[in-house]
Amino acid sequence: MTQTQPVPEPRSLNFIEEIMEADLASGKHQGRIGTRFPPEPNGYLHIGHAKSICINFGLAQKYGGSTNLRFDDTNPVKEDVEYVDSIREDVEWLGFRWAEEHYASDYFQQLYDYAEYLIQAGKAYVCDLTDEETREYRGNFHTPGKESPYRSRSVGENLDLFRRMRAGEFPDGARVLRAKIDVQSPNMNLRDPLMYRIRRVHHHRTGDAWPIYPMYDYAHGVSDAIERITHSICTLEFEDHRPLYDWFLNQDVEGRFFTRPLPRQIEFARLNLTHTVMSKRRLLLLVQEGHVTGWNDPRMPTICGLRRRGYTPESVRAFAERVGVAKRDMVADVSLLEHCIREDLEAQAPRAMAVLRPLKLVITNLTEGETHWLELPFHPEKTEMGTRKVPFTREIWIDQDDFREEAPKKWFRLAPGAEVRLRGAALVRCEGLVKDDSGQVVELHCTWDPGSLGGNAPDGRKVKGTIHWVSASHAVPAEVRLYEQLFTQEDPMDVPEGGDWRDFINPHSLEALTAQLEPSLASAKAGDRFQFERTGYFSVDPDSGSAALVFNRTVGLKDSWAKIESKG
RNA sequence: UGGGGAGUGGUCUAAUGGUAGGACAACAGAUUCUGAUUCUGUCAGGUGAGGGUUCGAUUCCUUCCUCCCCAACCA
Repeated sequence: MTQTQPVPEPRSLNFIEEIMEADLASGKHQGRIGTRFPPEPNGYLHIGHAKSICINFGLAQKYGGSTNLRFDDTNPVKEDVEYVDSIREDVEWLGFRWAEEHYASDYFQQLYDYAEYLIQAGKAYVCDLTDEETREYRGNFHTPGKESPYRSRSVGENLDLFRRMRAGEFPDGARVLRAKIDVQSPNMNLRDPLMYRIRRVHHHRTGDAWPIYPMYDYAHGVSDAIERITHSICTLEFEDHRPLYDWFLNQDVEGRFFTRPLPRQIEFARLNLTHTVMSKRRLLLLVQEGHVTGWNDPRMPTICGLRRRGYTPESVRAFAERVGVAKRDMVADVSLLEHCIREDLEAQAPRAMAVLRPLKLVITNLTEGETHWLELPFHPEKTEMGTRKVPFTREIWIDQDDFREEAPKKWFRLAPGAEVRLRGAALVRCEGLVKDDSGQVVELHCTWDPGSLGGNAPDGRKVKGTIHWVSASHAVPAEVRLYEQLFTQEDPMDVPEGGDWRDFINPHSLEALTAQLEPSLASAKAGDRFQFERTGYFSVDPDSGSAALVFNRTVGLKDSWAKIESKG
């Protein structure tokens, strides 16, 4: 027999890989690839950043290069150390290690020196216009800008003024340093952009050493060049900043500041996800207005939220890989993310039984006090994962969802007169039920077939349904949090006139239940992941104490019965 | 109305002048001690529209249309 070898079709290259491979082939950077992930420490990372992280680190890894983590901390009024720790943690959790950790603030002196150089070259000037005046002079899409009256200051005066700005002689906002490019440019970014502003605020790294702070467009490219980044990957909205990125670096005509070849900025489409919002501002509003419990609420698309929800780093990386890299605006379907975590957990997660909405079931012909200890596998296919002991007794809990007093058609589960298998245990038939005063079914009376202990009938008869259960006397109560999409609408930003995106917040995005768990789960630790058979994947919330276990539902199992039923 | 980008099934993404392919979703069936998983099959786009070049166009040219980004001393 000849084995047909599955030919692994190599994935075609995305446009960034094509650029990198071309550069590698031409020897542009002596065959070196250097990228960086440049978060501003002013918020928590979300899954959109995860995509960027995977691209930057993943590509460098693929081509034997390295990636730096660089905090873009040029605006101390918005930034805080609180965020740098969480950012580090999130990148590491995703499974990436940076070659070097830097801060744009590490380069403040070099940035300053280069700025003086630009002034001396007549490429930058100190401008005294107020911010409103500056805006006015800049013009708009329809009208070209006007030159600032300060544009023609002498080099000597500019240098003197800039040094005094640096010395802290002027109040906040009194003057700025501007690049002298072209106030009439159709590209607004080139209309003499600001390089420095005066801000006498404490910086989380440099303290009070600097009363002036560089702007992003100036600092970013220079930082890249200093670190000898080869490919500076960012999102689409920076596309028309690229001429400016190049301009700043190209002014080093004598090559005194930067090693050539200079880094190249490449833009890709940021990730959007259905049923959620992604902007820092809106995420912050969700937190501030109490729609969620915090940045790491399991419903948030933040990395810490996904982590707490029970997502694995592998699944997030797989997702980033599958959504691809391109330049068209895109909105990925959450179902793809869910597919990725199910795929990972299906293979990894040990199985256990947990009854989410308990309904008492009494096996009338099973002797009270009689306990059958069953040994059930942690994984149906992976025997190497071992087994756990599960007690089977007269009184058990089953899920309310698994009983119907009046069985609809195609109902495989329990109903009066129906026989089902208790997973891993035995066959039981429903012989009677007990209702409370309101008519609610509160207890089921069943008989079991003792010959079916272990799960199969001695006469080989088949039952269509298998349900999960937990011995009542051994059950461990726990809080279980069921999550749904945070927004009911695919695109929460698609609001009708007079509406608000918050109108689409799903009122049922969190449902907390007291569940009954099989005893093997009692020793579960924060972060442990399980498949609760027939219901979904769950992980232990860090809120869990030894006294009270808390589980988060990461994602439900696919539910084809729900589909059948919803179709009638 | 200036400038910069982008248009391929419901959603992502390939095909770089030669049969429009894959993933997710959806649908149908088989297997199953999880209505899960797995497996099989189906579905659906003639590539935003028109024109042109070509034996042949998603790919080249052209006109048009639609969508996104830019007028912070934010990044």
